[in-house]
Amino acid sequence: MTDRGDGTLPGVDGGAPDQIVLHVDMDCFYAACERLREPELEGEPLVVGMGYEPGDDIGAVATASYEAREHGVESAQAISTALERLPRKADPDNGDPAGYYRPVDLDYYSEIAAEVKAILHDCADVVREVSIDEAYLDVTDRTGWSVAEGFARHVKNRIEREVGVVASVGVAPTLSAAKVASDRDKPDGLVVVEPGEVADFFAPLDIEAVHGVGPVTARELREMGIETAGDLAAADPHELESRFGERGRELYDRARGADDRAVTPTGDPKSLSRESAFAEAVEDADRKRDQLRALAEAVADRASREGAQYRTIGVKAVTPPYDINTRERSLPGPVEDADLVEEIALELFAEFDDEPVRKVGVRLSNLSFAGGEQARLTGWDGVDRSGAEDQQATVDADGPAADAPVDDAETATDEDAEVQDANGPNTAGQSSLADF
DNA sequence: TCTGGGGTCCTAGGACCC
DNA sequence: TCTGGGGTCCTAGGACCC
Repeated sequence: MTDRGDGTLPGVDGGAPDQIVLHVDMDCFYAACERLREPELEGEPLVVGMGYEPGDDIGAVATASYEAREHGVESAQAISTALERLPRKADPDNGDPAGYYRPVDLDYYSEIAAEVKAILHDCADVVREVSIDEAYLDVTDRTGWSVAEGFARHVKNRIEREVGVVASVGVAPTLSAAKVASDRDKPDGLVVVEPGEVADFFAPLDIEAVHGVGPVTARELREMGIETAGDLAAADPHELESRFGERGRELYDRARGADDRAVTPTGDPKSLSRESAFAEAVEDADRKRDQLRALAEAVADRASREGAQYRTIGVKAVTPPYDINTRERSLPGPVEDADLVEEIALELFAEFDDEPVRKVGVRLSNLSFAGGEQARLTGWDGVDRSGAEDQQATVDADGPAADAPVDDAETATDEDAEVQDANGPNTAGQSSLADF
């Protein structure tokens, strides 16, 4: 069975017929937000840390401003390392190389992001929000190649003028090229790659600049003598395929400019999770279980705020040195039951009760949403619908029965969508955009 | 890069079904 | 009664992304 997607189009540039894609990527977004409310931080080295509290030295760098990067501070670095390279300004003792440190405040950043996203939805027919600071826009019907740069500049300017943060924008006929283009001239970049130029645009780039090539794949590719995207485009696709599976084929296609994906609107999330790390590995069972309970409650709460039911509950235990273990269990049908989440999470975690653990997590997946899940394939009106639909009670609707006499020694209990839920569900308007 | 928190998608083996 | 082929679901892990 040859499904059309595979070998048939040889290295032809371009994606869907004459698509014009914008990729909008906010520069140092967390730092930019901090500067919005603390304008004195403008121009100063600024580090935003997660898992970080003011004054301490644990956690990791979420975002470093360009001024901070000059001192060797990098994303994902331990805060302790960052502090060695760039001491805190707050200490009067610290002289020249010194910077400001702030903890991540996602609620605030989400408010700013919502303002940006509103502009994006205003500028495009289809918007796919990829993360809090990044989105793809299909602007095919809003502009043309001869004026695409001006259109992109208009989007950029609106964001800067109306919100006060700076974005880098890439314009291209494919998603993969637009993504890379937005990255080429950061910060404050604007790069246009026209149809027919995609392969040439990719060719000189280091292999790791290609979206989807991480450290592991890059090392393997280099061992094969593939250093640049151009090398990748010239490689033997069958060898790539046998080495990397389907992904190998995909990377090969991307490097040649072949990417026929369309911009599809942001859909419902596939999973929700909460996790947290200990300062050092913990052996005490009670401490771990307490943490797990808190995470179970938090993630169940989030699910109910979002109107999500879940059929699979999972836990994560990171054991030294850094082994990631996951366990999960699926239920006969979707539920919304915080107590059950906690109960199952504790059961699944039991095998780690006596082991040292650095990090624990709880995850809900196999989600279903009250609004029905057809949305993405039906006509799309371009309006953000994320929070608006108030949840109506009945959820099952199209549930495929599933009531067959499941033995259910343990689970089951209440597998219907009972909507009692003590806490007011409220759905305060803002929660709608808080999650991308 | 000894490691934070939140996600996505793919792979592979086993169970189970026809 | 040890033997086909195909499909789906479940679980665990891995790579990658921001």
